[in-house]
Amino acid sequence: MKISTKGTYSIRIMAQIAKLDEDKLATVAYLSESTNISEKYLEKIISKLLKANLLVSFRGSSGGYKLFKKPSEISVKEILNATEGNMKTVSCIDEGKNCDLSSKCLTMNLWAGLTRVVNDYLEGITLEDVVNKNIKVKK
Amino acid sequence: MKISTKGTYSIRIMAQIAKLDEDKLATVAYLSESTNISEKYLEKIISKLLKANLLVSFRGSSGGYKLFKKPSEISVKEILNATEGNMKTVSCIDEGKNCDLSSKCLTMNLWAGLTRVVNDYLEGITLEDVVNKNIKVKK
DNA sequence: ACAAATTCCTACCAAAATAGTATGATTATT
DNA sequence: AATAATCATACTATTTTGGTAGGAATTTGT
Repeated sequence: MKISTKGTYSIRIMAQIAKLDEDKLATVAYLSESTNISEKYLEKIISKLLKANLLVSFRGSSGGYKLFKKPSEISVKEILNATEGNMKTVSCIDEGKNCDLSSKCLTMNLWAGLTRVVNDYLEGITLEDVVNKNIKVKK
Repeated sequence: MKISTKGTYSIRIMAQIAKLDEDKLATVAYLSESTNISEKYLEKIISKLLKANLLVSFRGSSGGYKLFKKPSEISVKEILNATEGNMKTVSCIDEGKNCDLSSKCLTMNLWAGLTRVVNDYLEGITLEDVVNKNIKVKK
């Protein structure tokens, strides 16, 4: 059960943009160099972040990207939802499509509970926390 | 970030065996019918459960499988570890192989924390809980 | 001794998801 | 008009996942 590189990249990209002054735009070239992700792959990830209204873009010369909201208002969960999909831990609990067997199913609550735990965690961490290295991991 | 079917199957299989009387052996044929997983695929999953000392096997006619420990002593985490791998949420925090950038890395603690949350949850649930439908999901 | 019922082993194959690249059109600035 | 940027579409390669096939090895029961 892994987060894909697209997911981890998306956090890195967002963090990199968040570190910039608010009035500066980040270009693909800049992001590619600073995050070590190829320009082309970056574009693809960024297009998802745009569609999810996490970034705003400005076209043309001297264009680029900036955050749509403040880092403190963007949760890690939102970012991952945009790039990884819905973050359900099994597909059979997607979108209320309870399978026919749900009454007999012994494992449904296990996966629902796991999904809950994951989403609660990711929802509680903001992009600001990431940039400020403000995440504690209990030992 | 999904649990693979191999992982979900492994829980189903273990639960099915746990429901049997302790002195009865479960055969592949029986498990295949009761869980609706093909015999061949079952064998493959079971071989992992055997290697992880979660099941014991008896060969030859009237052979089969039974649990190595009591359901109350088997955590869901153990089962998934056997079939899904180590349940780290990103590969770069595997086995202490901290990447070179770990001092600068903004996201390491995010993933370490997520991994922690997932593993704590799975460790706290036993096969007995699954069989008894004893898992509550808070609303 | 032999047939039957079972697990075990190795290799193979197919499909899906993931990761990444290529080309070029469009837009805005200078 | 040149330049610097995003945007759109399509393609390809790699890895992971899911699943199958065939037969060897082992034990039981007759």
